[in-house]
Amino acid sequence: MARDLLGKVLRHETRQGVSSGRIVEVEAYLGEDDPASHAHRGPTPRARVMFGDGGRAYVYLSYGNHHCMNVVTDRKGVAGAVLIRALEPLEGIPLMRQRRGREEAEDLCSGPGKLAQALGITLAQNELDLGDSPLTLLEGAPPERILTSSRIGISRAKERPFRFFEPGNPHVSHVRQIRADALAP
DNA sequence: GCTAGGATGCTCT
DNA sequence: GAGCATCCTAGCC
Repeated sequence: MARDLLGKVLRHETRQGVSSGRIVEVEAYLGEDDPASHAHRGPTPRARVMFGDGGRAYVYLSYGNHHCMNVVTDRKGVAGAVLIRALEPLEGIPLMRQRRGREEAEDLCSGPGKLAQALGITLAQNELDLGDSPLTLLEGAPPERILTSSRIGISRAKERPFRFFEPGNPHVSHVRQIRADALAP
């Protein structure tokens, strides 16, 4: 499902306006058997949404400063979510610049905390139904190629190849690490 | 160009 | 009370 999300469009309607972007980088987080997943300790209050219906948003606060947004997967009785790590900005770029306090297009949505800020996603959007709410997922142009790497910024289960991205897209985060992964055997 | 380190607050033990 | 699924800046080369 993480691969299938690449190319789709995440769109948020707020009072300030509409902003959207095409998904170019994701990471998969499994359930109780994935020590890097917030779901691995079971359905705690925070992780509860990952044990419910698929197609909803799981938003959490990271390092006290940044929000990160996931799409909950729909595997019967099994927790899981896909972290949206980077977008290619489409609609509402001036609004994104305003929210981010940055001008460069590559600095608007090239990381999970950045894109949440650019689209105005906060804990208020946690558990929203992505098919029927101001925060939606739409069809988009799928990537021609997909590369895989290990996940970024985690301390456990580092070796699992659960990160997927569109190679060459300038909005993908951690470009330096991508090169290193691409060279690895 | 790259690296190190601080900000910051929720979550779970 | 420890541990983060991060971002930004300053400082150095």
